[in-house]
Amino acid sequence: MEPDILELERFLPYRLYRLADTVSREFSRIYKERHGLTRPEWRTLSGLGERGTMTATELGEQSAMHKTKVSRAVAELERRRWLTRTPDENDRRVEHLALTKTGLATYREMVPLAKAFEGELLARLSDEERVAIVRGVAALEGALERK
Amino acid sequence: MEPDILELERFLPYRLYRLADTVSREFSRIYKERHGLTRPEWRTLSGLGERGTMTATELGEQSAMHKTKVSRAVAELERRRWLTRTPDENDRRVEHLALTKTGLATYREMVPLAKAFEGELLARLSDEERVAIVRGVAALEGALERK
DNA sequence: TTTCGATGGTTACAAATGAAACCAGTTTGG
DNA sequence: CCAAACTGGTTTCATTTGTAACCATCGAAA
Repeated sequence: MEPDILELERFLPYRLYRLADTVSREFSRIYKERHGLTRPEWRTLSGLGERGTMTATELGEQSAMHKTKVSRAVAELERRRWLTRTPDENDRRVEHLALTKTGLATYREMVPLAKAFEGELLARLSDEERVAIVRGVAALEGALERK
Repeated sequence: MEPDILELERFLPYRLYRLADTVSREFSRIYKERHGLTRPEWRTLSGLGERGTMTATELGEQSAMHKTKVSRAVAELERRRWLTRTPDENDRRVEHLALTKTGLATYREMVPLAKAFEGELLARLSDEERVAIVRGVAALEGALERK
């Protein structure tokens, strides 16, 4: 364990990134192959499916996306007629976004697939390992938030 | 807990990605601000600093990068004269990469910063939480490998 | 009210990325 | 020996991304 050497394999930021990248890449096949969605588009669909109605800003907060990603994802889903925008009564800068029937149908089709994916991933771990990853992730999330 | 709803906040692929993204973004400030490096460039520097000499293919495996990323990162570090290529004796397709004195000096400068970053992140967790994240990440890595 | 700083959201531009084609050079099988 | 398949690595092209500038609109303060 040389002090002046960094072992990438043990370096947490690297391991986290590689892990997330691998998982996300595999999962993305589900929405990419089936519907040609990008990740921001999937998150938009997912966020609106879950919450019903949100503004672009709220969507960005809920799904950790930069406003430009949100803007472009929303534009594309609108083009597909999977969502609609309704202008806010009081503030004309704001639009309320909601899924259309078609968008909602797609969302409903994806949810079980997403859950199955997560389930199969976790199924490969032991009970203690499952507890560990969930606990550890939550702890890091907390640490970063209150930073 | 509606069965036909996916809660993004609890969905492991999303949480992992967001976590890795946040951590990686913060860490990247260290090498971006100091030396204007991209992530692939940083990983190349780090990989060669750790191992001494590698081919581009080995580097890609060690640091989980697509070959095009490796190619471009190597080209840039070579341009800065932080690494050199030595043609292989037996196989003329292969080049052995190694850091120059300057490259190595930069690497040595970065190592303590990287370790400090990781240390400060982990320091915000309790002992059990630290164990949990390390254990959980290792478990998921294993699960994905043997898939 | 007018002005000025924030805020919601879009757009323009440059840089980073991924897929696939590509160019050696190398190995294998006939 | 030679063609075909393969491998290490680079390049091209289209897509995605991030930053910053931008265009409304809004709210607060003068």
